[in-house]
Amino acid sequence: MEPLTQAQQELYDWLVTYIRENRHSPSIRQMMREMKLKSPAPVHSRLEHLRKKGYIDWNEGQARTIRILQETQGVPIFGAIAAGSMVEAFTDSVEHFDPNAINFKGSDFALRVRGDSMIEALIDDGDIVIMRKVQDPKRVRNGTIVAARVESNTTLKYYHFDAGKVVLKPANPRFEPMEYPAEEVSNDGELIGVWRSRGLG
Amino acid sequence: MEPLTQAQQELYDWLVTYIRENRHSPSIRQMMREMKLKSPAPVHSRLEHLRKKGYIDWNEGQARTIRILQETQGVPIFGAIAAGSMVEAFTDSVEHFDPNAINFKGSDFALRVRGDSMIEALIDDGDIVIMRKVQDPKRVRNGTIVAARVESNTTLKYYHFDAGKVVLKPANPRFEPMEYPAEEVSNDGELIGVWRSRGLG
DNA sequence: TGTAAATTGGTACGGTTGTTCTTATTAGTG
DNA sequence: CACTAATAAGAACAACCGTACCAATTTACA
Repeated sequence: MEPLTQAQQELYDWLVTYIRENRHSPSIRQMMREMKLKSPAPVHSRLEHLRKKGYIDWNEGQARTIRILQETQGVPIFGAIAAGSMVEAFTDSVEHFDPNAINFKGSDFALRVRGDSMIEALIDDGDIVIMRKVQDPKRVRNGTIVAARVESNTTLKYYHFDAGKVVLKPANPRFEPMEYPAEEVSNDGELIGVWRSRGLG
Repeated sequence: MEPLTQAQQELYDWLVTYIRENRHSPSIRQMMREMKLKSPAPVHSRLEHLRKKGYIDWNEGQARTIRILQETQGVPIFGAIAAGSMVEAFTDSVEHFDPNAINFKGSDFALRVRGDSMIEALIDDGDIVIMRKVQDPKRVRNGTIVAARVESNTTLKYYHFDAGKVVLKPANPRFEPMEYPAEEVSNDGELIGVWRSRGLG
């Protein structure tokens, strides 16, 4: 993707945010005020450049029809990063992490985690876990992380089933596994994703 | 939700589809043609009813700013879940985890993690870390997780700065902290989010 | 340092667009 | 059937808005 000048980048960034927040494009004079310009011409000029470089498009002559192209409204993945030793570098070719393209089903749901009993499964207090509803509780494999309900209390644990008994196992040595007759435990969902945010909404 | 008349429903259905496909609202005269009407007035009337009943809203006087309300993108958050002991249950009231609404800046980027040197920071091999470009490297606080570059090799580590030296500290006892003169290290970004997917795209 | 590209301000034109008003017709409801 | 709400057509207004043109200035870059 062709790089942007500072002025173009400034407009583009604001545009992406505005459209995401307002669900419609601003008008050129709105952008003019926002960029602290005194004429619509420079905005139009920036927009032409953004279009020529493939960042946006709009319906000629129609008000507020700017679209952000790059259908991935997500975040570019620059490559792999070493968390072991220093071996890998940024690459140019760009994969994309697109939060919007994640294949959530309509019945998926999320829970905010309280407590640290799953800390060794790398799930922290405050994380949001994405759960998928379990169709057939009998087909949940042992070792899966599930939202298990016992008497209307729900908890996030490793799931183990054996001989009519269900063991709910925390990932923290400070907590003990708990064992129940299978009929007392219902699986509300199994874990399909974890989102942790630091300094974001 | 208050029911719609046939004419209102017809317009609403078309509107939802159009906005989803075109990423912007149509103009009233567009809707007029589509509804095979010969005046903008009846469209305006239908829109007023749709707004009164809570289906849509728009910015008065501004072109093409109609928003579809009550469409829930993303995944509902049913409440908090205990990862400690079993205390909290599902709630009815629904917060929303909307991956699309996360406030990414245009300059944010992502990296796929290789290796487990950050395992104790709950960042696993294969995770995707979302990074935000560092404006002023001097204002990065010690203890922040950063993507640090040393001689075109990039690595994910805790950042510590003291007396002209930068210490890059892994979160894994099997690895040793590394120390460099500050001028040899550049901060490509600091961590703002982590996404881990299990059995998803 | 010199040249092209980008940015900016100013102004203006004309189509687009939301809105309003009036009047007439149709649909919904008891 | 009677009455109200909704729908429709037509016309018109004023603000909104994309676009174009010109000249001046700044920035990018070789």
